[in-house]
Amino acid sequence: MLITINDQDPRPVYIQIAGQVKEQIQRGELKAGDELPSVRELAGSLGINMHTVRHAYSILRDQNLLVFRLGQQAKVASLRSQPAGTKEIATALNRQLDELLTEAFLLGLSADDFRNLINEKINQRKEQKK
Amino acid sequence: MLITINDQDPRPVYIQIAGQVKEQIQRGELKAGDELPSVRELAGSLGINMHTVRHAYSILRDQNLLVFRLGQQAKVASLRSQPAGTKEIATALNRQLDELLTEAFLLGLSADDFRNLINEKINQRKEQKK
DNA sequence: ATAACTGTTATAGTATTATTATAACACTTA
DNA sequence: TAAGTGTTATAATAATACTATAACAGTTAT
Repeated sequence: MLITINDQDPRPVYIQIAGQVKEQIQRGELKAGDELPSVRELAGSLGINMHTVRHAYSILRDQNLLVFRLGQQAKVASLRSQPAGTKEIATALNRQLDELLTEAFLLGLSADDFRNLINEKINQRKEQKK
Repeated sequence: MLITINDQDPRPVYIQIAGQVKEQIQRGELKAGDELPSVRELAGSLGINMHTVRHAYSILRDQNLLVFRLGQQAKVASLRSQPAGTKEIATALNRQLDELLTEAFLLGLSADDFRNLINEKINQRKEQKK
Protein backbone atom coordinates (compact mmCIF):
# COMPACT_ATOMS: atom_id res chain seq x y z
CA MET A 1 0.00 0.00 0.00
CA LEU A 2 1.90 2.98 -1.29
CA ILE A 3 0.06 6.18 -0.48
CA THR A 4 1.62 9.59 -0.81
CA ILE A 5 0.48 13.09 -0.03
CA ASN A 6 1.32 15.87 -2.44
CA ASP A 7 1.50 19.26 -0.78
CA GLN A 8 1.31 20.94 -4.17
CA ASP A 9 -1.99 19.25 -4.91
CA PRO A 10 -4.78 21.74 -4.18
CA ARG A 11 -7.20 18.96 -3.30
CA PRO A 12 -7.72 18.11 0.37
CA VAL A 13 -5.66 15.26 1.77
CA TYR A 14 -8.62 12.97 2.33
CA ILE A 15 -9.53 13.26 -1.34
CA GLN A 16 -5.99 12.43 -2.40
CA ILE A 17 -5.91 9.34 -0.24
CA ALA A 18 -9.34 8.16 -1.36
CA GLY A 19 -8.33 8.68 -4.97
CA GLN A 20 -5.14 6.68 -4.68
CA VAL A 21 -6.80 3.78 -2.93
CA LYS A 22 -9.56 3.81 -5.53
CA GLU A 23 -7.02 3.69 -8.34
CA GLN A 24 -5.25 0.73 -6.78
CA ILE A 25 -8.54 -1.10 -6.55
CA GLN A 26 -9.39 -0.29 -10.15
CA ARG A 27 -5.98 -1.44 -11.32
CA GLY A 28 -6.35 -4.70 -9.52
CA GLU A 29 -3.42 -4.04 -7.19
CA LEU A 30 -5.93 -4.30 -4.40
CA LYS A 31 -8.37 -7.14 -4.76
CA ALA A 32 -11.66 -8.00 -3.11
CA GLY A 33 -11.07 -9.04 0.50
CA ASP A 34 -7.65 -7.42 0.79
CA GLU A 35 -7.10 -5.59 4.05
CA LEU A 36 -6.19 -1.92 4.11
CA PRO A 37 -3.78 -0.48 6.66
CA SER A 38 -5.62 0.55 9.80
CA VAL A 39 -6.54 4.21 10.03
CA ARG A 40 -4.09 4.70 12.88
CA GLU A 41 -1.27 2.93 11.07
CA LEU A 42 -1.65 4.80 7.78
CA ALA A 43 -2.13 8.09 9.58
CA GLY A 44 1.04 7.43 11.53
CA SER A 45 3.14 6.63 8.49
CA LEU A 46 1.84 9.69 6.65
CA GLY A 47 2.25 11.92 9.67
CA ILE A 48 -1.38 12.97 9.66
CA ASN A 49 -4.37 12.55 11.89
CA MET A 50 -6.38 9.36 12.22
CA HIS A 51 -9.62 11.07 11.29
CA THR A 52 -8.31 12.33 7.99
CA VAL A 53 -7.60 8.77 6.92
CA ARG A 54 -10.92 7.64 8.27
CA HIS A 55 -12.62 10.33 6.24
CA ALA A 56 -10.90 9.06 3.11
CA TYR A 57 -11.88 5.45 3.82
CA SER A 58 -15.45 6.45 4.61
CA ILE A 59 -15.89 8.01 1.20
CA LEU A 60 -14.84 4.77 -0.45
CA ARG A 61 -17.18 2.83 1.80
CA ASP A 62 -20.01 5.13 0.69
CA GLN A 63 -19.06 4.21 -2.87
CA ASN A 64 -19.24 0.54 -1.89
CA LEU A 65 -15.57 0.02 -2.67
CA LEU A 66 -14.64 -0.78 0.93
CA VAL A 67 -16.32 -2.71 3.70
CA PHE A 68 -15.92 -1.90 7.39
CA ARG A 69 -16.55 -4.21 10.28
CA LEU A 70 -16.15 -3.13 13.86
CA GLY A 71 -12.95 -4.43 15.38
CA GLN A 72 -11.53 -5.41 12.00
CA GLN A 73 -9.55 -3.53 9.43
CA ALA A 74 -11.24 -2.09 6.38
CA LYS A 75 -11.37 -4.50 3.46
CA VAL A 76 -11.83 -4.14 -0.25
CA ALA A 77 -15.43 -4.97 -1.10
CA SER A 78 -16.35 -7.75 -3.44
CA LEU A 79 -17.70 -6.34 -6.67
CA ARG A 80 -20.90 -8.33 -6.42
CA SER A 81 -21.81 -6.65 -3.20
CA GLN A 82 -22.47 -3.33 -4.83
CA PRO A 83 -26.10 -2.59 -3.99
CA ALA A 84 -26.10 0.40 -6.35
CA GLY A 85 -26.08 -2.14 -9.13
CA THR A 86 -24.54 -1.85 -12.55
CA LYS A 87 -27.25 0.48 -13.74
CA GLU A 88 -26.19 3.69 -12.02
CA ILE A 89 -22.52 3.00 -12.57
CA ALA A 90 -23.18 2.36 -16.23
CA THR A 91 -24.84 5.76 -16.59
CA ALA A 92 -21.81 7.29 -14.93
CA LEU A 93 -19.63 5.46 -17.41
CA ASN A 94 -21.77 6.77 -20.24
CA ARG A 95 -21.42 10.32 -19.07
CA GLN A 96 -17.67 10.03 -18.70
CA LEU A 97 -17.44 8.50 -22.13
CA ASP A 98 -19.40 11.38 -23.63
CA GLU A 99 -17.12 13.90 -22.02
CA LEU A 100 -14.08 12.06 -23.22
CA LEU A 101 -15.37 11.90 -26.79
CA THR A 102 -16.09 15.63 -26.95
CA GLU A 103 -12.68 16.32 -25.53
CA ALA A 104 -11.02 14.05 -28.04
CA PHE A 105 -12.87 15.62 -30.96
CA LEU A 106 -12.01 19.05 -29.63
CA LEU A 107 -8.39 18.03 -29.93
CA GLY A 108 -8.98 17.29 -33.56
CA LEU A 109 -9.09 13.50 -33.36
CA SER A 110 -11.23 11.80 -35.97
CA ALA A 111 -13.60 8.97 -35.16
CA ASP A 112 -11.09 6.53 -36.60
CA ASP A 113 -8.26 8.11 -34.62
CA PHE A 114 -10.26 7.52 -31.49
CA ARG A 115 -11.11 3.94 -32.40
CA ASN A 116 -7.45 3.24 -33.06
CA LEU A 117 -6.47 4.78 -29.76
CA ILE A 118 -8.96 2.57 -27.97
CA ASN A 119 -7.74 -0.53 -29.74
CA GLU A 120 -4.14 0.26 -28.86
CA LYS A 121 -5.04 0.54 -25.20
CA ILE A 122 -7.05 -2.65 -25.22
CA ASN A 123 -4.17 -4.51 -26.82
CA GLN A 124 -1.75 -3.09 -24.27
CA ARG A 125 -3.86 -4.57 -21.55
CA LYS A 126 -4.05 -7.95 -23.19
CA GLU A 127 -0.27 -8.07 -23.43
CA GLN A 128 0.14 -7.15 -19.80
CA LYS A 129 -2.01 -10.06 -18.80
CA LYS A 130 0.30 -12.53 -20.51
CA MET B 1 -25.29 31.25 -20.88
CA LEU B 2 -27.14 29.18 -18.36
CA ILE B 3 -25.12 28.78 -15.20
CA THR B 4 -26.54 27.47 -11.97
CA ILE B 5 -25.19 26.99 -8.49
CA ASN B 6 -26.12 23.88 -6.56
CA ASP B 7 -25.97 24.36 -2.80
CA GLN B 8 -26.03 20.60 -2.30
CA ASP B 9 -22.89 20.20 -4.37
CA PRO B 10 -19.93 19.90 -1.98
CA ARG B 11 -17.60 21.46 -4.53
CA PRO B 12 -16.78 25.15 -4.21
CA VAL B 13 -18.86 27.55 -6.31
CA TYR B 14 -15.95 28.61 -8.49
CA ILE B 15 -15.35 25.00 -9.46
CA GLN B 16 -19.02 24.51 -10.33
CA ILE B 17 -19.04 27.57 -12.57
CA ALA B 18 -15.77 26.67 -14.26
CA GLY B 19 -17.06 23.15 -14.85
CA GLN B 20 -20.31 24.30 -16.43
CA VAL B 21 -18.61 26.79 -18.73
CA LYS B 22 -16.10 24.14 -19.71
CA GLU B 23 -18.88 21.70 -20.56
CA GLN B 24 -20.63 24.25 -22.73
CA ILE B 25 -17.42 24.85 -24.61
CA GLN B 26 -16.85 21.14 -25.06
CA ARG B 27 -20.40 20.63 -26.28
CA GLY B 28 -20.00 23.38 -28.82
CA GLU B 29 -22.69 25.57 -27.24
CA LEU B 30 -19.94 28.10 -26.77
CA LYS B 31 -17.65 28.52 -29.74
CA ALA B 32 -14.28 30.14 -30.23
CA GLY B 33 -14.59 33.89 -30.02
CA ASP B 34 -17.90 33.88 -28.17
CA GLU B 35 -18.09 36.39 -25.36
CA LEU B 36 -18.84 35.32 -21.83
CA PRO B 37 -20.93 37.42 -19.47
CA SER B 38 -18.80 39.91 -17.60
CA VAL B 39 -17.70 38.87 -14.16
CA ARG B 40 -19.88 41.56 -12.60
CA GLU B 41 -22.91 40.63 -14.66
CA LEU B 42 -22.73 36.89 -13.97
CA ALA B 43 -21.96 37.48 -10.31
CA GLY B 44 -24.97 39.78 -10.07
CA SER B 45 -27.37 37.32 -11.68
CA LEU B 46 -26.10 34.49 -9.47
CA GLY B 47 -26.14 36.62 -6.35
CA ILE B 48 -22.48 36.03 -5.61
CA ASN B 49 -19.34 38.07 -5.50
CA MET B 50 -17.46 39.28 -8.54
CA HIS B 51 -14.24 37.61 -7.46
CA THR B 52 -15.79 34.20 -7.25
CA VAL B 53 -16.75 34.38 -10.91
CA ARG B 54 -13.37 35.78 -11.76
CA HIS B 55 -11.74 32.89 -9.98
CA ALA B 56 -13.77 30.48 -12.09
CA TYR B 57 -12.90 32.24 -15.34
CA SER B 58 -9.22 32.43 -14.38
CA ILE B 59 -9.03 28.68 -14.03
CA LEU B 60 -10.35 28.23 -17.54
CA ARG B 61 -7.90 30.81 -18.82
CA ASP B 62 -5.09 28.84 -17.19
CA GLN B 63 -6.39 25.84 -19.12
CA ASN B 64 -6.28 27.94 -22.27
CA LEU B 65 -10.01 27.64 -22.80
CA LEU B 66 -10.65 31.37 -22.34
CA VAL B 67 -8.82 34.49 -23.36
CA PHE B 68 -8.86 37.74 -21.40
CA ARG B 69 -8.09 41.17 -22.68
CA LEU B 70 -8.15 44.21 -20.48
CA GLY B 71 -11.24 46.29 -21.05
CA GLN B 72 -13.00 43.51 -22.95
CA GLN B 73 -15.11 40.62 -21.84
CA ALA B 74 -13.62 37.17 -21.58
CA LYS B 75 -13.84 35.19 -24.80
CA VAL B 76 -13.70 31.55 -25.69
CA ALA B 77 -10.22 30.78 -26.98
CA SER B 78 -9.64 29.45 -30.43
CA LEU B 79 -8.43 25.88 -30.24
CA ARG B 80 -5.31 26.60 -32.28
CA SER B 81 -4.15 29.18 -29.79
CA GLN B 82 -3.40 26.65 -27.12
CA PRO B 83 0.26 27.23 -26.33
CA ALA B 84 0.40 24.14 -24.15
CA GLY B 85 0.07 22.23 -27.36
CA THR B 86 -1.69 19.00 -28.02
CA LYS B 87 0.99 17.05 -26.23
CA GLU B 88 0.06 17.71 -22.61
CA ILE B 89 -3.64 17.59 -23.32
CA ALA B 90 -3.19 14.34 -25.14
CA THR B 91 -1.49 12.82 -22.11
CA ALA B 92 -4.43 13.97 -20.02
CA LEU B 93 -6.73 12.30 -22.51
CA ASN B 94 -4.67 9.15 -22.32
CA ARG B 95 -4.91 9.05 -18.58
CA GLN B 96 -8.65 9.58 -18.60
CA LEU B 97 -9.03 6.92 -21.20
CA ASP B 98 -7.04 4.46 -19.09
CA GLU B 99 -9.20 5.15 -16.08
CA LEU B 100 -12.33 4.73 -18.12
CA LEU B 101 -11.15 1.41 -19.54
CA THR B 102 -10.34 -0.05 -16.14
CA GLU B 103 -13.70 1.12 -14.88
CA ALA B 104 -15.49 -0.41 -17.83
CA PHE B 105 -13.71 -3.73 -17.43
CA LEU B 106 -14.43 -3.65 -13.71
CA LEU B 107 -18.09 -3.49 -14.65
CA GLY B 108 -17.64 -6.65 -16.64
CA LEU B 109 -17.61 -5.15 -20.12
CA SER B 110 -15.60 -7.05 -22.71
CA ALA B 111 -13.28 -5.39 -25.18
CA ASP B 112 -15.92 -5.82 -27.87
CA ASP B 113 -18.63 -4.45 -25.61
CA PHE B 114 -16.54 -1.36 -25.16
CA ARG B 115 -15.83 -0.98 -28.86
CA ASN B 116 -19.53 -1.28 -29.63
CA LEU B 117 -20.34 1.32 -27.00
CA ILE B 118 -17.84 3.69 -28.55
CA ASN B 119 -19.21 3.14 -32.03
CA GLU B 120 -22.75 3.79 -30.85
CA LYS B 121 -21.72 7.08 -29.35
CA ILE B 122 -19.79 8.12 -32.42
CA ASN B 123 -22.78 7.34 -34.62
CA GLN B 124 -25.04 9.31 -32.32
CA ARG B 125 -22.88 12.34 -32.84
CA LYS B 126 -22.83 11.95 -36.59
CA GLU B 127 -26.62 11.87 -36.64
CA GLN B 128 -26.86 14.97 -34.50
CA LYS B 129 -24.74 16.86 -36.98
CA LYS B 130 -27.18 16.18 -39.82
C1' DA C 1 -13.28 64.30 -23.62
C1' DT C 2 -16.34 61.64 -21.06
C1' DA C 3 -19.28 58.13 -19.53
C1' DA C 4 -19.95 53.43 -18.98
C1' DC C 5 -18.43 49.49 -19.50
C1' DT C 6 -14.44 45.83 -19.28
C1' DG C 7 -10.73 42.92 -16.40
C1' DT C 8 -6.88 43.77 -12.62
C1' DT C 9 -5.00 44.41 -8.27
C1' DA C 10 -5.01 45.14 -3.37
C1' DT C 11 -6.64 44.75 1.32
C1' DA C 12 -9.55 43.01 4.76
C1' DG C 13 -12.97 40.47 7.03
C1' DT C 14 -16.22 36.63 7.42
C1' DA C 15 -17.79 31.90 6.56
C1' DT C 16 -16.95 27.36 5.54
C1' DT C 17 -14.24 23.32 5.29
C1' DA C 18 -10.26 20.48 6.46
C1' DT C 19 -7.30 18.92 9.83
C1' DT C 20 -5.71 18.00 14.34
C1' DA C 21 -6.04 16.71 19.25
C1' DT C 22 -8.02 13.90 23.05
C1' DA C 23 -10.77 10.72 24.89
C1' DA C 24 -13.85 7.21 25.62
C1' DC C 25 -16.58 3.35 23.62
C1' DA C 26 -17.67 -1.22 21.30
C1' DC C 27 -15.99 -4.98 18.99
C1' DT C 28 -12.37 -8.71 17.32
C1' DT C 29 -8.51 -11.48 17.77
C1' DA C 30 -4.69 -13.83 20.03
C1' DT D 1 -6.86 -9.98 29.40
C1' DA D 2 -4.26 -7.24 26.24
C1' DA D 3 -3.70 -5.14 22.07
C1' DG D 4 -5.39 -4.25 18.14
C1' DT D 5 -9.69 -2.75 15.22
C1' DG D 6 -13.39 1.07 13.72
C1' DT D 7 -16.89 4.48 16.12
C1' DT D 8 -18.45 8.49 18.22
C1' DA D 9 -18.06 12.89 20.48
C1' DT D 10 -16.16 17.38 21.47
C1' DA D 11 -13.16 21.07 20.73
C1' DA D 12 -9.62 23.86 18.83
C1' DT D 13 -6.69 25.23 15.00
C1' DA D 14 -5.45 25.73 10.09
C1' DA D 15 -6.52 26.37 5.53
C1' DT D 16 -9.63 27.62 1.94
C1' DA D 17 -13.59 29.87 -0.05
C1' DC D 18 -16.26 33.77 -0.29
C1' DT D 19 -17.51 38.50 0.37
C1' DA D 20 -16.94 43.57 0.66
C1' DT D 21 -14.75 47.87 -0.90
C1' DA D 22 -12.03 50.47 -3.48
C1' DA D 23 -9.03 52.08 -6.78
C1' DC D 24 -6.65 51.27 -11.23
C1' DA D 25 -6.03 50.60 -16.39
C1' DG D 26 -7.78 49.49 -20.53
C1' DT D 27 -11.88 49.46 -24.19
C1' DT D 28 -15.88 51.18 -26.53
C1' DA D 29 -19.46 54.28 -27.82
C1' DT D 30 -21.37 58.72 -27.21
